[in-house]
Amino acid sequence: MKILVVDDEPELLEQLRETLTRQKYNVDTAEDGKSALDKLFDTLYDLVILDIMLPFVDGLAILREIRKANINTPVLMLTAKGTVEDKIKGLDCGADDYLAKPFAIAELMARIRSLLRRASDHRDPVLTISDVSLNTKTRQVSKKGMSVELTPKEFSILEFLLYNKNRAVSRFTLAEHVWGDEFDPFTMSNFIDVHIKNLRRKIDDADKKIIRTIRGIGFIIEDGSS
Amino acid sequence: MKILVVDDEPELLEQLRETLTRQKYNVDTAEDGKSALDKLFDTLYDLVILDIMLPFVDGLAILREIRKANINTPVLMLTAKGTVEDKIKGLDCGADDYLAKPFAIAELMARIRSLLRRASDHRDPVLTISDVSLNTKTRQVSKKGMSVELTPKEFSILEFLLYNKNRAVSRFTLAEHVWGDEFDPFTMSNFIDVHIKNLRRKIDDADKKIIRTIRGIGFIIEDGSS
DNA sequence: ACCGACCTTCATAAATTCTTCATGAAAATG
DNA sequence: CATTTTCATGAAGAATTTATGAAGGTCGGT
Repeated sequence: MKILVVDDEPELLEQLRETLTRQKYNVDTAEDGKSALDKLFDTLYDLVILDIMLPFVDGLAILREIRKANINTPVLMLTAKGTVEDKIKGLDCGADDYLAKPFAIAELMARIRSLLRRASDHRDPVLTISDVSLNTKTRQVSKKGMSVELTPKEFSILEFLLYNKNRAVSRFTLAEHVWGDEFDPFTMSNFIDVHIKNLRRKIDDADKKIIRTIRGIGFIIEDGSS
Repeated sequence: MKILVVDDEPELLEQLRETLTRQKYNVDTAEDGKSALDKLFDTLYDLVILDIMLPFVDGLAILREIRKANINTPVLMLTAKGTVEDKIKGLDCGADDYLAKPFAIAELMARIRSLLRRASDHRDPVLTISDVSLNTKTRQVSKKGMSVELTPKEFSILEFLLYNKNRAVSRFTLAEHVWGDEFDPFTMSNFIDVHIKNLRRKIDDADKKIIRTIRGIGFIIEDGSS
């Protein structure tokens, strides 16, 4: 689950990043409206936490902008005070929830879970390809009915590839989603390939590859036809 | 057993929390309608104690809201006076019992027990995994037929893991359910691991682990297959 | 006030996972 | 076919996460 946090207070931002990361969310942050918009247009997030008070481009403007662009990611607004006006404006512009500052972190977390659940409630938690299945809720992976143990990174990679079944996924996109902000796009390292190798050892057959390499691009998981 | 108490009088709230906690219930509290609804949508409670008089969103509105959302948790209404009108309204909206303020704590406790009994009558009170069984009613735990003494926290942890058999439970979720409101999401402490260790010492075999660690996530209790 | 059971914190050990690196194989290039 | 680029892989050290023993703190009961 990928979350973008937009706020201009560095301490709060850091605090949120830490808490969210500890709960295994992939966290990106932005301190101003411009970079927030950049990231929102560039990446598919599952949730955005958006402060209404921002320098230059304020939260409402961002909200309007992304809704206009048909980005329907759930948005949780942070309002400086619990002014009714702000709340109404926010919900009018397409926010899904709001929370007045200052707030208890526990409450924010509850809201986040609630929003994410609402969004993913209708989704099947089980992703499948050939004889391999992955349950996003229980974090169980099995091959031919036998349970397979994946490490956290392996799990995230497989989940993302399955989520994009029949679509080629570049190493860069993969890294962005699995590693989030802490991914250094300039690294020459091949750690992704190493993880793919380890994943393959665990879920690939000898004869038929489940994860196929697309030379020059990245990887893909395809089912039968196509 | 997890109970949510919703009331806007802090003293009463504190008193109830204390009494209920002493009776080994896990207690959450809310002082207003909004946070009550948040918690109800976010967590599965076994019982809700709901004051009818609340600021902003009143008790009846909450009741209607959660029933509409198909949350069938038993609700015990607290009415300011024993007005027949309130009582009828409450029961109409789907309350399971009501009690007029002021009331004797002992009576409230009796009603709670009765409601919980009624609700769990159809449920098997005994949770089992391999040679370990836990009786949610009598709070007794046994291994290979021999009684095992667990501390309250250990009991709650095991109970929650058994309720979520075959599902990975994150440390965070576990903490939220066992510790409820008083859990600080910022703590770096590893007290959960310590409790898990102590639990394992009491119920694990040398050869086969009952509580399995899921690295990067938390813990899981699985039965044979899966 | 003391005791004992329980809970939490802390320091450190152990285990697992992640990343880097070196190298060889495979595919494209021309 | 020689050269370049890209991918696959094993192994090692770094980093992270979990396990554990012990100490200190809290709370109710005597």
